[in-house]
Amino acid sequence: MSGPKRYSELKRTLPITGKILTGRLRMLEGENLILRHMYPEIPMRVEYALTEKGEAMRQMVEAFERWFSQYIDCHRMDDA
Amino acid sequence: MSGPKRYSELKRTLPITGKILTGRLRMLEGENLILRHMYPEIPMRVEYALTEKGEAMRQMVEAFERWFSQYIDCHRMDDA
DNA sequence: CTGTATCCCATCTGATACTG
DNA sequence: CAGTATCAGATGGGATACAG
Repeated sequence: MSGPKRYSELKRTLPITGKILTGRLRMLEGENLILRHMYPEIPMRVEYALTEKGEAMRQMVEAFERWFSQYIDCHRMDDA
Repeated sequence: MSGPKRYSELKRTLPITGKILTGRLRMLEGENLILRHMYPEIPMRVEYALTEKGEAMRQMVEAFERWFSQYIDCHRMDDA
């Protein structure tokens, strides 16, 4: 939600393998939540950006973040 | 989110089997999102109600419902 | 009524190697 | 860099039968 992201940046940031990441990106693309932009440079560059439909999820995400920060203690994820 | 629910009511309402429903209820209970109340009547009655932590998810759910009704056409779920 | 136990198949996921 | 191919293990889910 903080702007377009490159494949490699997502891969570095997220705790999933390349195969899973690619699968998720394809799903999100299929649901029209993100758009894939390929730049035929060398080396190749691919960026993923939210569509309007994806951007519209921001309110949901923010509501989740409020709930999360209030009820989930990151230093003690084991407790409920 | 519309009040306590009996096991049988959830089972009738939701498109999942009893095994899965029980599993989900146990997970939610483990995360302290719902509370299980058993009434030792005959026949037995069990109700599940949201905790405060669960109730606090209401804003998230409402944000989701707004997003959903705006971007997802239930009569054409196949399109993205 | 509210579950549990068992069997079985589909899907998800990770690790690894490879490609344009 | 941005993936794809392949294999194997883990997990999810349904159907059915049974139990307190």
